[in-house]
Amino acid sequence: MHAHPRRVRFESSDAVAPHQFGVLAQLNESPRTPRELADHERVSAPSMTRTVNGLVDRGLVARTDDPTDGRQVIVSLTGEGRQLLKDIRRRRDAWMSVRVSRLSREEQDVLRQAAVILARVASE
Amino acid sequence: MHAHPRRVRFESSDAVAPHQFGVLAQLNESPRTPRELADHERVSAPSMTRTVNGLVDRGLVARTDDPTDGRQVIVSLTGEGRQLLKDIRRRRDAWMSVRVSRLSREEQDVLRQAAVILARVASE
DNA sequence: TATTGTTATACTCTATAACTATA
DNA sequence: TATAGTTATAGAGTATAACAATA
Repeated sequence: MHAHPRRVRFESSDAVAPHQFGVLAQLNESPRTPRELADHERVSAPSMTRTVNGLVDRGLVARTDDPTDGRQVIVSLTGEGRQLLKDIRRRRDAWMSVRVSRLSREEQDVLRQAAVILARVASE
Repeated sequence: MHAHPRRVRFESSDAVAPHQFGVLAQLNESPRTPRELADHERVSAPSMTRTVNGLVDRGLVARTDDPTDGRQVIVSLTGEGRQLLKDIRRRRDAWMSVRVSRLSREEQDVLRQAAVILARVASE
């Protein structure tokens, strides 16, 4: 509480479970209500309450009251949560980059084209 | 217990969880010990005990004693388990076939090539 | 002693039902 | 009444530790 705030992040575990990562990624787009988070992740409201609680306890997200509707709360990323998401993505990208970089240019093109096709199929 | 045995299968739920499907698929290759199943699925031995119990309860697999090593047991598919696995795969293939069949010949080629590349990357 | 498998126990994520507060 | 969120409770998956039986 008195010195190197970055040490805290680097010393703590960066691990987040898949369902937590999904919430962080959503909140990186914009703040959301628990209802919106639950619908997007296709889990029940109580499950999302639990997930959000865990992220709040870790200081990665924060709850604030909706100023216009007293029933709702707004969940948003903290600076720490945003930084953690960024770190995780950087690490994942690095992991994949190494493997893709070993492929030939033609192979990389095939993967790029396949990604486009699969994205279209998945959205049907 | 007196007539249409197939009715039983068609009336019962075909749903199997992913970790159960993995075990059925392994056993379709050949019978295995719980130890082998656990190692392959990368779960602990007690978890595999539980999974096998569930499959035994549903009549999809059976335990038999190893004749040469009294410590080991052998888990194998029942006829019902083999048939269920076959049905699930047929349904999955049908689902994917419909989507792939809507693609052009070129797009299908791209996916085939990508699958080969990704399989190689994944096995590195 | 080492190995195989199970039982005991606990933690996490999931769900549905019931409850509170607000619209 | 309907909606948003939480709490209560239970089910299914995971794990580690401890145990029994056998090699």
